[in-house]
Amino acid sequence: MAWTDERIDQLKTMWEKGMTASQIADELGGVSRNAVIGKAHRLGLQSRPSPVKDKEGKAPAPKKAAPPPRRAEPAPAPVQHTPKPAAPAPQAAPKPAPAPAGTAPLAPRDPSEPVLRSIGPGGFLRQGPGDQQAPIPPAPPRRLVPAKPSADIAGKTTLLDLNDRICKWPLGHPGEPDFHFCGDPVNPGFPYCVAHCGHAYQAQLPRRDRRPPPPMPFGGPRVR
DNA sequence: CCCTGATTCGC
DNA sequence: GCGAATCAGG
Repeated sequence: MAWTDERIDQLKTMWEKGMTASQIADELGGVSRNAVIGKAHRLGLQSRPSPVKDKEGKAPAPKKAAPPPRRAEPAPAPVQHTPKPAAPAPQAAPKPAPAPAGTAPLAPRDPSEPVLRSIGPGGFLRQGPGDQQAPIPPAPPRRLVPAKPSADIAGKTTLLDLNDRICKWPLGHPGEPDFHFCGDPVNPGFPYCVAHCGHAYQAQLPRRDRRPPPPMPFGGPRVR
């Protein structure tokens, strides 16, 4: 079975809908679950909750050691028949002594220990598992006030002032503090005022009368 | 064992 | 580019 545009589309839709690869393969027919997964990845679809792969930043408690190469790899250096080293080191990190009987079963957290918690969208702290009350937002709410425009462009036509009735001819260069736009009333039907239309639109001359273009002002367009 | 998705790699 | 084989967690 070939991956026609139509079948690819079905795959995308079903995948994004949350169907499992098996279901999709079943629905499409003629392909295996693996084929569906392989295709999905090749299409760039990806990162659906996988049972085996979504761990990151969690307590690294590897049950098994580092994953060995699955395919035959160059064999490790031949092991000499040396005497086996001693048994692995004992306790790497001794646990703190258990709380003495009588203290609260739910031991309060050591304040000196930094608390790791995730940051939600917008920078808000997320509720931790043991938290009894909502964490305090990082910054107290304040009224948001528009930033004061730079004095350099006071009274000038900025990007935000542009509309279809004023001349959009740029004066200065983007990024410069006094960059602004002409702002005069437009020549009706054009984006510029009459004067700047004269710059923007030139009569088409007969080919033989064309002059080579004059050098650009200020040494030409800026290159960063 | 079943399921899942991820990954590798010969074709 | 394709997908079987394989891995690894639930």
